[in-house]
Amino acid sequence: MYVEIDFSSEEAIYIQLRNQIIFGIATSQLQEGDNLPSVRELADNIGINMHTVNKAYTILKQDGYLKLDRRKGAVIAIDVNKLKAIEELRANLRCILAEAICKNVSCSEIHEVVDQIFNEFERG
Amino acid sequence: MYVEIDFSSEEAIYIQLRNQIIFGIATSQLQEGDNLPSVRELADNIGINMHTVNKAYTILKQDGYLKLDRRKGAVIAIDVNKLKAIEELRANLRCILAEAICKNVSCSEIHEVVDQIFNEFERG
DNA sequence: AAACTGTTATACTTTATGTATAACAAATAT
DNA sequence: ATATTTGTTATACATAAAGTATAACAGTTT
Repeated sequence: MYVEIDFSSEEAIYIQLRNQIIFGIATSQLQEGDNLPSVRELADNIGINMHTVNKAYTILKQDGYLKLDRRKGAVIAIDVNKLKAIEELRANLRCILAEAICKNVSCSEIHEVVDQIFNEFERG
Repeated sequence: MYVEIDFSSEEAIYIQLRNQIIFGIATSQLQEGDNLPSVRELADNIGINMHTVNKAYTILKQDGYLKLDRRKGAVIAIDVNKLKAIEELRANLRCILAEAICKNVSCSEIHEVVDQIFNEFERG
């Protein structure tokens, strides 16, 4: 899996990294049990500091996407808490849909975009 | 419309303020042509600095939710650019749906949440 | 023993956020 | 006319967040 960081972005590097790994999982490029590079290797690879990678990994661990093991390094391990996931989804969607509604985007148009994104992810 | 700021939140005050005004518009509590309090008045009201309110208003203006007039102050004025709105929606949804998909939330479950939120907004 | 894991600690720079005063220009109200 | 109120801009400061840079520790693997 390739990681691309936009250094001119306002989004923090560790957030970009976190999101790209989540994208990798959503598109099945990363699967349960897969190893990620070590914090030092990935930091070197991208050209950033080890602590920035470590921060991304730590957050991914807290959010239930990774397990960090001294033996195996960072391993994809999804902790599926569906109720919690749906409540987080709801909170995030509220903000985004509010903006869309202000701009007169209809409910069916939103559903359409949701389906399109879903298809993107399924194709990888 | 009431504004409630959570000072212990990690979310910047001007972002919280921006979002609450967008929520107000989405729920029709704020409508085209309505006046918002002046930057100084609202700042005093909430108990924050004038510049923080000004930053929120400036962003809302840039994003096409407000017009700022020396005569009338801050007035709700939606600049509906639907294509742009849908592309922004798509970009935002990608991140959020990726997380949901990782947690095995199904497409129909997402649609369900979308409908629920839509109904919330319509009822005000 | 050597090299590699995540992890933690410390120190520093840069940027973002929020506050505090102050002033300007245009519009409104008295 | 004068005073007040509007958004707007500028400057300065304090605090927090983000990122970098070394260094070290404790297990694991080779």
